[in-house]
Amino acid sequence: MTSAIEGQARPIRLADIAKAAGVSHGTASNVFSRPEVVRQEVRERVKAVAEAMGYAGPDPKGRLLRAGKVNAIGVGTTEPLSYFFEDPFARVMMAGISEACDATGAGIALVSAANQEKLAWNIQSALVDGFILFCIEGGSRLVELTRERRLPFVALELGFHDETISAIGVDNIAGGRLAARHLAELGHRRFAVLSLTLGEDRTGFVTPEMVRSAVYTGTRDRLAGYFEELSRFGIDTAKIPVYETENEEKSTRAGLEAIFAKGEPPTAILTMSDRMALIAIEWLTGRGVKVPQDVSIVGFDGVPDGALCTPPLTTIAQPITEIGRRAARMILDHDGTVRRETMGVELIVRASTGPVRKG
Amino acid sequence: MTSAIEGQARPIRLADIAKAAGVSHGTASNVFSRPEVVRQEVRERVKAVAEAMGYAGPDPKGRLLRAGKVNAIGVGTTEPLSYFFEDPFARVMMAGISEACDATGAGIALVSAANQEKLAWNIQSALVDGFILFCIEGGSRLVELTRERRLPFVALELGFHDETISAIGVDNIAGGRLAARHLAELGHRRFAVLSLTLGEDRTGFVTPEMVRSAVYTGTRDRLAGYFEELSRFGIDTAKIPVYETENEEKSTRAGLEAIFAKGEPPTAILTMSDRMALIAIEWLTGRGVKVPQDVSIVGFDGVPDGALCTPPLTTIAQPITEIGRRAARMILDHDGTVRRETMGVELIVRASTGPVRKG
DNA sequence: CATTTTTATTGGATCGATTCAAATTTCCGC
DNA sequence: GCGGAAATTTGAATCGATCCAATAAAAATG
Repeated sequence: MTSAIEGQARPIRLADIAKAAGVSHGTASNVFSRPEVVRQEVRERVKAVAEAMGYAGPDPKGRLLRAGKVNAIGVGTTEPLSYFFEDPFARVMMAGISEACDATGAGIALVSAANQEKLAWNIQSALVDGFILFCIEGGSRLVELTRERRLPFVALELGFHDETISAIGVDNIAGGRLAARHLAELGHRRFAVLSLTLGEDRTGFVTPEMVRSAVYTGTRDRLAGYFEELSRFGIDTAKIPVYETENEEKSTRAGLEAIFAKGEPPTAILTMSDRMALIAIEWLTGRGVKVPQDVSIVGFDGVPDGALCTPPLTTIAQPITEIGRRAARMILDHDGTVRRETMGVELIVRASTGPVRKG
Repeated sequence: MTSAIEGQARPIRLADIAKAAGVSHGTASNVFSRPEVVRQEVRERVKAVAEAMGYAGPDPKGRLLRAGKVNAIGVGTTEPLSYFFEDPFARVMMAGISEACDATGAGIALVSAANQEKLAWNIQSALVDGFILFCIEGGSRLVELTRERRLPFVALELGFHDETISAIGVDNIAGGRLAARHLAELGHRRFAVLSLTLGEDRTGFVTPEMVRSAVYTGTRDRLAGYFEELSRFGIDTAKIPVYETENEEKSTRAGLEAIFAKGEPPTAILTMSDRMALIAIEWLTGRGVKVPQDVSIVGFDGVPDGALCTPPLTTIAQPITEIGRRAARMILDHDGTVRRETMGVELIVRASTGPVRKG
């Protein structure tokens, strides 16, 4: 058997099989990809030769180039890869994307990189038919890099003034209003806001001008929603402390400390993510502050974890899975048009909010 | 500008740029992939032309074919894609894999399919340099399909007698023994086992012969570990009901019902996954049976959820993240050898086990 | 200024398949 | 046994890049 020796040397190509079986490459190719057009006798002979020579089947690398389509969608983020498996929001979103991909048989390629150079390279060399972008912080760079690939892509956030890119997001103003109204109706009058960032690389208390010139319009809109609704209840929104923070533990805690270091503590906190809300609950509980008896907290997102924590979280739920499904379908049935979809949100009342304490 | 019109018509290739800039395609290629060998003046001219024509950069599809390497590893399973984002065990494993991939800049492609035909196709056409296989049920088919691709791959389970395939798994016998000894030392004498399947497509009570002829050696070894240790305590293992079930809610519940329908109920249940253990706790609690006062439960896996549930789960922890890291590295630094690694496990005592109730 | 050395550029070969119009073979009916 | 339709097979072209030996141009050397 020479096959073993040759097999070691160099992978066998379709052309090798064709030659060995005495047929043209065209026929050899057909044996694998369109067997019905090949005469049975020939088909079996070629297959036997392939088997004997240890042929691994048509190499997708070659097929791909010819076909043009990869049949996979890339999901990009500037977070490390593990983000997709650890972050609750990302996981629910990915489940939605998975569903759409499963239905059409498309694959998923995860694209990410901590440092900027690798990110660029990873986006440039990803073998995909389109991208879905998780735009958290640093999103605009991700968008720019992806735009250069000239493949269809969808941003999972409407927080971009740029109307030329496809995006799916939620009605942030409505969400903000729902949250604020809920608390106001429970009698709360002293608020604080734990906000997501308004632009790149800054945390700390926010001034009204900063809000007006916000780069991330998603954050700005939620704030707008909060303020609009609270004004209706006669609350002076200018006095509400708004602390902008990253969506992680350290800076969220810093925000809480800053807020509670100020004069009169709030009886209700509006947070812009469930993650922050959960961190806040833990922080407060750890200091003996009771949620919701002393302080009510509303989250934003509606991740499953919110239902399981103690106390279960009142939150503004996004249709995360549905957003994922739609994003994937936008790429899979891409028709060249720019689409911007706004999804509705829903107030889910659980136990992290309650009536303001009398007296 | 004709570029807009042409851009619509057909994607621009490197060759188009070369012609337009009046250089050879070799030089044009160098401008993008090895800019340092091209004279600055030429480089800038070519780049300007590329920009003007709306060139998206070298297409990875073409590059790939030449380079041979994809720089991505495929992770395969017979579960739907959402498994990767929803199952706690898979998620921790993926975090480990992600870590290794992040470190080398490799990408991750998720490969799965509910039905067998699509699975075959997805594996055959996945653009990856190697595979990591989640071998739960139906694993052997997955392994066979992957073997045909003749790419390096690692099975995440040693539960295959086949010594010719690389695999990473845990010391199942030791794990079984740790779990059993812990319970026996707490005074338990009446046991039941919720087992993973011993072969394909069967659930229900298991006889000793079935254990001996088990296809899935992982399951068999855990059982062996249980029995070995319990025998040392003078327990008649032949009388212990062993119910084999899928690792999901419905059949696990069926197992519990069958076990508690039998004569004397157990005071301790050995389960082969945390998932099952969690389901068991919920099932028991729902029927007013207290864990661990009435029944003690030990899991297997050591997923994070186990620490968060009520009561927190006593379990045999696998080094899941480390297994993931190693598996990824096996593919990334593949040297053609078959590797089989066995990792140690650890007993983590939490609150789902307690001393047997007196009387 | 001729000659060697260094630096840039060229263009053909290659990666591994698929496609399709044209050529060939087989099959039928008469 | 022949003409024409139907079924197979062929082989060149293509997909979009990279690589590399050969060549040309520029710079350094004597």
